[in-house]
Amino acid sequence: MMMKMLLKTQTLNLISRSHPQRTLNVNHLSHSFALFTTTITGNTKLSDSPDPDSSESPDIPSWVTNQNPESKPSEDDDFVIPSLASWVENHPKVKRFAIATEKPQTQLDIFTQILKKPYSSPEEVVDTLNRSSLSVPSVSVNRLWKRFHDCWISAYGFFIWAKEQTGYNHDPQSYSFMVDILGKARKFDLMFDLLQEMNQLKGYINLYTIVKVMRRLARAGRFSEAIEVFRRVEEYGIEKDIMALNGLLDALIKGDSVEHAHEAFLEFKECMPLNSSSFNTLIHGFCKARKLEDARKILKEMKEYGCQPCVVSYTCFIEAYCREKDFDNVDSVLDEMKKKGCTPNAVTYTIIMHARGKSGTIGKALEVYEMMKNDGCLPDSSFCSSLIFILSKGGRLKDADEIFEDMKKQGLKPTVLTYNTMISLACEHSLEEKALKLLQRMEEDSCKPNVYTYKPLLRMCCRKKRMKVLNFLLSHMLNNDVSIDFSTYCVLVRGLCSCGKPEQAVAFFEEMVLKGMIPFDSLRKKLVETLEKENMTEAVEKIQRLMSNVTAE
DNA sequence: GTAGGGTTAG
Repeated sequence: MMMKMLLKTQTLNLISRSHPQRTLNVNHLSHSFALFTTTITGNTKLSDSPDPDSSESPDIPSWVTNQNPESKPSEDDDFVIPSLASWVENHPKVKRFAIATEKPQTQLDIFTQILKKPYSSPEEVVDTLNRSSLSVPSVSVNRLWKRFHDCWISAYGFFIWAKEQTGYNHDPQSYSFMVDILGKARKFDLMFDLLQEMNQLKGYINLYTIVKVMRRLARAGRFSEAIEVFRRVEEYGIEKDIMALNGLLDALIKGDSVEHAHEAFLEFKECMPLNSSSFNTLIHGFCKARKLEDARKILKEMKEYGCQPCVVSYTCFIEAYCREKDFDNVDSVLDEMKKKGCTPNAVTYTIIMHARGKSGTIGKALEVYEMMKNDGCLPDSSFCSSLIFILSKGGRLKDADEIFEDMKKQGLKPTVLTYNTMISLACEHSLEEKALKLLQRMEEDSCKPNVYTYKPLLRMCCRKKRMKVLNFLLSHMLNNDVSIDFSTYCVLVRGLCSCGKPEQAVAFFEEMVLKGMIPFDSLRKKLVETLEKENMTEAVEKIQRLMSNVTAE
């Protein structure tokens, strides 16, 4: 009862203190405070409530509520839910995707089909392309880099082949993409060769290229080499300035070595004037590594140097305390900030609200939102995504939906993170129609999906045995230049094993191995067990051959 | 790209 009263008061406060413009309308969010109180008592059920728009969208099936009990899973489970299958088939967008995958029509499709095949070396790709009598596609090269960013053999083979074609030269952006692809695949010798080649072309290397190189090296744990690139940065025609140093520090910290970042800082700090980013980057690094004493030392040094600590500096400390669930110290930092006239911003509040929500106290999380409004700080899209996430994790799907719908009204554009949050939550609760409609809205909003958009959808399709939708999603991914990553392959292989599609599971497993990914042993076991159960001896042998090649390398 | 991203089902 006490809790109810508290929440009631809190909700009313949230409503009365809301900003007139661009703030979330919490009143609208919950219709009334009733929702907040009913959820706390557990009376609000998660349900795929009838969508108010559904009557206006005849092309969206009512297959959640309108399932035909007689439509038992057939041999071809593409038609488990006939209305869904027909929606997917007849949807104009799906038709377009289907055409794109069945009959290659554009140059991009033709190249994609060729490059998708497994190759053992870039030379093999070059040979294949040489025999094809194709010419370099005029406009889609950038999309090819995106599609094959984690498939260095295909990308590099195409790169070499295209370079050899008369009348074609790669632009600096293509070189930069290729450098990054090689770095990601840890083909550092090739990456450095290409960097040399760019250097000879004059004007092809910019700071962005160098930062990418340092970042890839640092990610691979090659910290000294990353520092060496910075040391010799002028040989690449790049100024050894504070921008470059900050890039190095950030790369080393993203590669999880604040120690190397600190070493580099000590080595180069006398060579150029520092700025607050240099200090903040180091503070962040030490906070991330849970070395708060070191972070405090940098803060002190920052002041002595004449740089005023700012909202970013303090937010790093707040994040560190949030990670420890030390909310007393979070409050102390907030007080200190306010005393110094440094106003917390949406990032600061997002971090605190998220941490409060994750530690299971939604009431406290909403108090943060209230505090934020009192301080005159406006929520942004990332803040809303976090709020949606926190509310949904607490079982308040309807409130989360309201926040999502309110964003646009408040002039906030949902980002890919917002959509991913919404889609993944819909998928978790098996709200299939809702999840697919969100994907559709994303397209209408021109919001580019990423691999995290598709992963929960694909998982849900496997769980619910929606093969037609699965294929639709795979085409959709391809069309949006989103390639399947390691963990998504795992989801697909595991999911397809579980839903009685061993052939497809084998195909994806093979594809991931040929892309150079090394699957977990548990995944291989699951696949082999499934195949043995189905007496698919040849497939088992194929998997074993595939894996013996991997371990032999 | 100075700080906010909620992986992997069983």
